Amino acid sequence: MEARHLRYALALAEHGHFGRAARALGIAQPPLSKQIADLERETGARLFDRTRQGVFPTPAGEAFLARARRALDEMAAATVDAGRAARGETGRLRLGFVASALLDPLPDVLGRFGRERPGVRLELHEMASRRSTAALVAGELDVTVTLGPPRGAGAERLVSVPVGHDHLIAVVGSAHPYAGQASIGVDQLRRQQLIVAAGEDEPAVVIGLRTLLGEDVAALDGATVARDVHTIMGLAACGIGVGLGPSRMRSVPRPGVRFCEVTPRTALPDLVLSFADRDRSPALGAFLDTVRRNCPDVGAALDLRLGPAC
Amino acid sequence: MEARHLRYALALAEHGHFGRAARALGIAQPPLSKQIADLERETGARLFDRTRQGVFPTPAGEAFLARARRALDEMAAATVDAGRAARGETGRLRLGFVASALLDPLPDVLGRFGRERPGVRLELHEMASRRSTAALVAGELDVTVTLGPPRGAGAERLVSVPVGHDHLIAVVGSAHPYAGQASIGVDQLRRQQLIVAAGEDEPAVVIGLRTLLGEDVAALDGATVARDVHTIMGLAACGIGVGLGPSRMRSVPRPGVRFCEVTPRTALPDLVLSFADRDRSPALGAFLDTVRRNCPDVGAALDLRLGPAC
DNA sequence: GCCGGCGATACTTCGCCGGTATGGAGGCAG
DNA sequence: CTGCCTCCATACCGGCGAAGTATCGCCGGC
Repeated sequence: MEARHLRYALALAEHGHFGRAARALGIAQPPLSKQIADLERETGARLFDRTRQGVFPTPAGEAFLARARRALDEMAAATVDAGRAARGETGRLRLGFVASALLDPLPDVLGRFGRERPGVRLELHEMASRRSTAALVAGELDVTVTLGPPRGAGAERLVSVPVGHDHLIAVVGSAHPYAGQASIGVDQLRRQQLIVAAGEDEPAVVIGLRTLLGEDVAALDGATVARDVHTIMGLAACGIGVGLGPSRMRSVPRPGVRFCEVTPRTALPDLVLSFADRDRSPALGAFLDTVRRNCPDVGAALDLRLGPAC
Repeated sequence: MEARHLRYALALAEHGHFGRAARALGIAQPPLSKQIADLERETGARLFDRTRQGVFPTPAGEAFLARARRALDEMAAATVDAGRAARGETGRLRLGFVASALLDPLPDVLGRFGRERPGVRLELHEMASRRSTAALVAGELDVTVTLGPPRGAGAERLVSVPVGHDHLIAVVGSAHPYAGQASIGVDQLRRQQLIVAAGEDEPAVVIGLRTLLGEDVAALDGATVARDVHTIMGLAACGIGVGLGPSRMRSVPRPGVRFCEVTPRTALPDLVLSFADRDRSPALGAFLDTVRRNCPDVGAALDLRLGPAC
C-alpha cells in the first residue's frame, strides 16, 4: 500500500463523488476508480458504498479512513519535525560541566538558550572535567565545560575554546577581620584556617594555592575541605576561616560574605567549552550560536576555530 | 512523499549501510541512494550522516524516523482494522428495543453476542416501538425490537421477522388467593384490582385486555398503571392486585410472585426484529448471525427473507 | 423513451522506479 | 606513497504501473 491510496480514499470520502474527488486530486476519474478498487482488493474489504445518492464509506471504510488520516498526519509531521530538528529548534543538548561553571557563565547562557530554543531538551550533567571529556569523546555528551583544556584519549579531536579567565580569590565572613580589605596577602593567608574545595577537580585550586604558598604548605594541609564552592562560601559566612576559590564566585553575591583579592594574583585554569566538531548537532550549533552572541570573546575564538560561516 | 520513502529510510537506519539496506529491501543500492536523496531534498534536511563507520541518522533523521515508524504502523493497522470491521469483529451496533424485550430474547442474545463479538460496541436504546422504527428508518439505529411489525413512513423498506409469540398472563403475589392456580378466568380478573403497564407501547397489553374483557371495562378503568413490567411484578409481589403482562415475564423468575395463565388465552403483539437491509453493516450481519444460531425459528424466517446465503 | 450523470472498463501514454555500469572519495596495506 | 578496496553518488536505460482518453453499462428523471 502506498500513501497515494490513503490520499485518494480520504479525498473520495470527503467529496462523496468519484469525479469531484478526482478533480480535487488533479487526476482523472478512471485512475481514481482503479486505485480505490486496488485498495479494496488489497485490504480485502469493500471500503465504499457506491449509491445513487453518493459514495459513502462502509464501516470498514470508516475504520480504514481513521487510520489513514493518522498515517498521513504522521507523514506530514515527519517533514515538519525533521525541519525543526535540522534548524535546532528541537532536539536535545547533553551538557557536561564542572560545578563551578554554574557560578558564572552557565546561568546566563543556559537561561538565554532555554528562552531562545524552548523546544530543545537540555540534559545537564554536573561532573568532573575528566569524566565529562571522556563522555564527550564517547559521544555521550554534546558539549562540555571543563577546568582547563580537555585531556585524555580522543581529546585532540575536540574543538575547545576558553570561556573567560580566572584567578584565585578569598571569601570571608562579614565579621571577619579581613572583611574590609580589598586584598589579602599570602602571609596573611598562612595564619588563617583555610577552606578549599575537594573533589576530582580540586587540583585546579590546590595547584594554584601551592604555587602561591610555595613550600610552606602547612596551612594547606590543615585546611577544611568542602565539596563545592557553595559550601566554601557557607562556611566562610560562619566565620570558620578564609575560603579560597575561583574569582567567578563574585558572580553569586551572598549575604554575610565578602570577597577579597589574593596578592599576588594567581591564575587558575580557564573554564573551557569543548565539543566534537565531527558530529555537530543542530541543537549544538544553536547553542554555540547563543554562546557566540552572548560572549564576544568566545565568539571570536569560535570563529577562529570553525570559520565565521559556521 | 510516498510510503516507500519511509520504508527505505527505516531500512537504512536499521542496517546503517546503503548496500545492506538495499539488499534487505530487495532492490539495488543506487535506487536506494536516489530515494534517500530525494527524501532529503523534499524534507529540506539531511537525514543521514554518511561516515566511514556507517550511516547514522542525524537529529533531523531521528525525528523523521520516529514519525515514519508511526505512519507505517498506522498504515498497517488500517488494513487490519478494515478487515476486522468488514468481518463484523469491530464496529458498533445501535439497537432500539422496547423495555419488555429485556425479559426474554435480549438478555440471552445480547449476552451471546457480547461474548462472540467483544470488539463490537453495543449502543442500547430502550424506546417505544414507534420511535425506534422512525430512528431505524432515519439511519440512527441499525436494528430494532418492537412490539408488532414496524409502522410509519419508510417502514416498508425494513426487513422484519417475528421473535417468538406472546400472550397475556397474570402475575400475583405468593400469598394471593390465586397464587396456587395454574390459570385465572376472565370473570375472576373482573373482581380484582388490575395492574397494567402504561407508556407509549401500553396499547399492546391494553388492547389484548379489552379484547378479553369485552365491553366490561370497569375493572380496567380502575386499574393501577405501572411504567414497566418489573414494576408490575413488584406491585404484584406486594399483594396489591393482579398484574397483567406478556408471557415473557416468566423468563424472569422473581421470589414472591406466581404466574398464572389467563383463560381464554389471549394473543399479544409479537416482538419483531427489524433492520434496514439496504445498508447492512457487518456488525449487524454478525448480530443477525447470532440471532439465527440462537433462535432456529427466527433463523428460518431470516433465511426466508434474505436467502440462506446471507 | 430519450437523455444525462456516474462509475467501471479497455486501451494507450508516459513518468518514475529500479537495474546496470561507472565515477569519485577515502581508508588501508604493501 | 601508490594501488586497491569499500562505499556511496551519478548516469543512463528498460519496464512497470499510474494516469489519460474513449467508451460502456446502469439508473433516474424529465
